[in-house]
Amino acid sequence: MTGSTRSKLVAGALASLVEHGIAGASARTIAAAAGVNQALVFYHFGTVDELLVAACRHGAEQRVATYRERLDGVRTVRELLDLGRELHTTERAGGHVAALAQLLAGAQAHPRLAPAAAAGLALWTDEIEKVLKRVLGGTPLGGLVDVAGLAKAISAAFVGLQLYEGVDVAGADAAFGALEQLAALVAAVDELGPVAGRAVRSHLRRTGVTPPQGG
Amino acid sequence: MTGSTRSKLVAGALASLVEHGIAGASARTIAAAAGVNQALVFYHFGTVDELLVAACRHGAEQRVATYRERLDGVRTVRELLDLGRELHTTERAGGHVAALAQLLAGAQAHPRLAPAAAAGLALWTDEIEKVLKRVLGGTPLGGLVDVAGLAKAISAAFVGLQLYEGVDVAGADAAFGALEQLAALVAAVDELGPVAGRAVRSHLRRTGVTPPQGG
DNA sequence: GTCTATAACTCGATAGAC
DNA sequence: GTCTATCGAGTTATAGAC
Repeated sequence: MTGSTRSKLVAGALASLVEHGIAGASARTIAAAAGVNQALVFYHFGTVDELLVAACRHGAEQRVATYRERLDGVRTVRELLDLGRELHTTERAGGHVAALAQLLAGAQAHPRLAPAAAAGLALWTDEIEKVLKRVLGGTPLGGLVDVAGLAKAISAAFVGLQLYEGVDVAGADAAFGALEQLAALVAAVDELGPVAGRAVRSHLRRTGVTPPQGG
Repeated sequence: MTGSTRSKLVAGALASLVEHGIAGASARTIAAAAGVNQALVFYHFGTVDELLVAACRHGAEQRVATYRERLDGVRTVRELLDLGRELHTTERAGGHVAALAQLLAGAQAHPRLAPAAAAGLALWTDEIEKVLKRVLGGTPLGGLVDVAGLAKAISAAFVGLQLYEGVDVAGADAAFGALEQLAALVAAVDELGPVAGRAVRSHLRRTGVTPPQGG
């Protein structure tokens, strides 16, 4: 554990969230993970919650920064799927999505954590939205689905899959595989061209689904 | 609060999970929510964890039973989407998905809760899988996507969206709306007929996605 | 089965020495 | 800025009266 005491505590908070969950992430377990004295939590951050908030923000910023270059390079849906699978595997090992999921769970009953959890999610959704806009922008799909909403749904699904994985690894893998098949399917339709796009759009009108522009 | 002490405690446990989260669901808060003495938690269930496990199982069984008749009546993707939206709204108010999400979060670091959380999720995924098999069985989509995996992904997404909603209601609504658009889109492609199905399948081969039968 | 009382422990947070 | 020591509250769980 290197760096200032503040950064040790932030790293320890993330580690403690992953290892003990939101219910077990106390000043003592965090300080133990950071290798510092327990009282320093309160000297540097005032309360445990404030430390968790700082850890959430720092963790999300660091992870998004790590992937920003890769995300900026994505040009096709297939590249996006590949990066998504890699991101899922890497972050699972690193425990960053797990920490965010724990903070999100804690925020449900603890309003002080909510803004930080929302901000941590927003960092991811904003980045995903940028990529989706670029990848889907010129295709029929971009006009048929609310891309900002889709980015939020993808983030939510990542969190849900992470929690699923904690109780059923094989099940979560199957779920992820099915989502990849589905995404590839949508991508395939997307690339069939304007004729298929018109047919789909016409069918959507008949079945009563409102495209994003229509309200 | 009616019924036996056991059932009061089970109901109190679910209420406490929703109100205080997994971190605040103690024997005392649960007993207070149930309106019974704290020591009865240990007399009837031995430990708090065992009570949470029983509550998770009972809650999931009760909710799935409530919806089974409705789910059995679903014949089209559109009906499924409508029921999904209604289910989401009703369960949000009832807090049942919220309780499952909290138990799932707790299970990440507490292996004793994991089997119960997995079983609670499995009750939902099994039911969703049955419906998906019936609705998608005769369509091209059924052959292109692993339906069992898709059912698990839908359950995971529900959990993720529930947690998202706790910190950003508008964002979660946008995410849910985008998923509905996407599902309607997939349904529309599904109903375009065998020509579109063949075109999509051929495109999927070229881009290297393996359909469920192929492995 | 239900209650009170309590043991043994952990929690957040603070005071004060250094 | 970091440490020890500690307070008061909350925690699981049990003993024993009823």
